[in-house]
Amino acid sequence: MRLATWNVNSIRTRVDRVVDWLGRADVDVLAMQETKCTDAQFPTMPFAALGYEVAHVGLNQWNGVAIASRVGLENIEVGFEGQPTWSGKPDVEAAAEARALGATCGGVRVWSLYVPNGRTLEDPHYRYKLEWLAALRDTAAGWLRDDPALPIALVGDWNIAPQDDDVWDITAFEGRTHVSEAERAAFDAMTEAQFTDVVRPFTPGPGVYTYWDYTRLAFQKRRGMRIDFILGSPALAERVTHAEIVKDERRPGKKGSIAPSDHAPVLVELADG
DNA sequence: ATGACATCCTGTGGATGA
Repeated sequence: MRLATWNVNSIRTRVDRVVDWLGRADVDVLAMQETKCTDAQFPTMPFAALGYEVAHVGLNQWNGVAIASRVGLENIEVGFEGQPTWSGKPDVEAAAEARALGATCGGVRVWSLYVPNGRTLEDPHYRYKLEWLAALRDTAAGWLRDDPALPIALVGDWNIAPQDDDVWDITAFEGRTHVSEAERAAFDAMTEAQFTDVVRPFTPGPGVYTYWDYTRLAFQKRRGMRIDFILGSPALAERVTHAEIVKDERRPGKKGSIAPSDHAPVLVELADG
């Protein structure tokens, strides 16, 4: 099975590009983040035409996560147990955002995750990010307690660069989110809970990234960040035969073609379970 | 660089991203 994750930065803008890649890359399951649309707005038809079922949760123009699968899509779960809530405004009641979606595809429990950005170290959103990661760790650890042999893939945009080599220049990130000790500890806690990065062994750094800022010619200058990850439970990790970051999909296209997302897809191949 | 770029909205500038 070929399983991928991709922060698409608006599915309505990029759907043709995404489904084109699905076909070319022979992907069985694709987790998407930042679809930036409601469920009603999600363009399911192009996926269906290629034989993919789609599950999506999107409440408004922000966030939004989806899973497209051509190997089954069962037990769809919107949000994880204990997922922290958020409200951007004092007069709006806090609610769970569209940042987590689970489904079982071809026997693998897949979670499409869009971890909160954090904004700045002083922002309430940063506290929310850390709480979100802690809750995810606790809940995911529970899944493995219930069934240690379950193949689980926690995939998506983690908005954390776990190592200094995961950003183009660590000195440019001093005092900023994505590289703080607390965020890295939260990411490492996933590993301690037995969910390991199954892509890094196939794509060692330095200079290996999954995201490049749209501004300042970041891609051309090789100024990126490794922030999109596929974490696997032990039963998932032992089946990984190949992994890659599909940097080609971040490359600026020809004139007239659909512009790339600022993230590249991350892909793993799994042996039959 | 309160910047640049890109995406969204019952838009025409603000929120969000990292």
